[in-house]
Amino acid sequence: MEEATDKTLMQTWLDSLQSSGYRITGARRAVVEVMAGSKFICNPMEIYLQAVKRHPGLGLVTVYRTLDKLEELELVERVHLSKDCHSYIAAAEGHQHLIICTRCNRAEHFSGDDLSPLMSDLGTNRGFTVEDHWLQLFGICDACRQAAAEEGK
Amino acid sequence: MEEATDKTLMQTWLDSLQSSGYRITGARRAVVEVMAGSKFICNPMEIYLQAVKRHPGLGLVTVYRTLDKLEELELVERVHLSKDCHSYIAAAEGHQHLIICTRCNRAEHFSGDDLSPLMSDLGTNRGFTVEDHWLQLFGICDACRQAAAEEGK
DNA sequence: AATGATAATGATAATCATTTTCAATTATAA
DNA sequence: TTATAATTGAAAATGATTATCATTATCATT
Repeated sequence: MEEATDKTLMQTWLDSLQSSGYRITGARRAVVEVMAGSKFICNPMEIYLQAVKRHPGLGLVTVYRTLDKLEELELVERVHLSKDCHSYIAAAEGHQHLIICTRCNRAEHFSGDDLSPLMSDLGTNRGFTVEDHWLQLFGICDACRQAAAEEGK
Repeated sequence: MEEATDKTLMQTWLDSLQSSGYRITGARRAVVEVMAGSKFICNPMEIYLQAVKRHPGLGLVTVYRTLDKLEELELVERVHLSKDCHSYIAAAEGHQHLIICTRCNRAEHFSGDDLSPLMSDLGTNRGFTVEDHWLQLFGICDACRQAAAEEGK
């Protein structure tokens, strides 16, 4: 579940926080490092458990507060699952969709810009003026499929 | 926000509850009547406020419990919005998608069976085996568009 | 219609994730 | 280095949901 940290993305996020008037603190660094480096969706407690290793003394409350700011700056986005609706992932540029592995929670963005006309049509047929659409795919990622195949042998 | 009750659907739900071994009570009747008759997504408190008119003395707790059973029987389904993830709507037959009016919360189902191959492709391109997809459209319904046009005059 | 086993109810208390409060600490500009 | 204002973490508060439990109501059986 550990990921190599993407230094560049992390620095981008810190710059974004700073240029919005927020201060850079150890606590925020730790949360940013976890979120910018993760390919997996994670909830506040999971983020806290990762981040507190990097910044001992970190409080769960600060994780919530930092997530609020990162969400406000559109650096992270909330992910909705059928049960848990309080997980987060690094946001994508512009309007993208998510595909989520139901085994390991890995998530990847993909753009479906070509879907917009189709979505408009689907709405128009029902008398709706479509303003937005929300699409998520669920499945098994490569790594999990291979792991399952190994076990099956 | 009030709707004429669809007697037939309501009876279907009551039959379904009964044939699953659940008893038919006044409290359940009231919740079923509200949910089976509503074209709008609604959360437990909204359901309670409607249902308590039909069954005075109804407790909010019973609304939660009844919703659990209706969800278990796939008669209602949970609706996820960006903020509120605890609203419900009468379920559709089979795999369908929702289009939701962002003004009045009216929701309609539509089938997008023809979308499945597209979804699979989108996933395969990223090394995922797609098992399921979620699609929701957001927009303005006919009624709200006309109401807005009236006001604009 | 009456009975009785037991499912269901509603009031209350408990739980748990999230928010708020607040005094102490820390980042940043001057 | 200093001033100041944002940030922090601990603790308390909040609010939605769930569990408990004595009472009530349903419904198959009589």
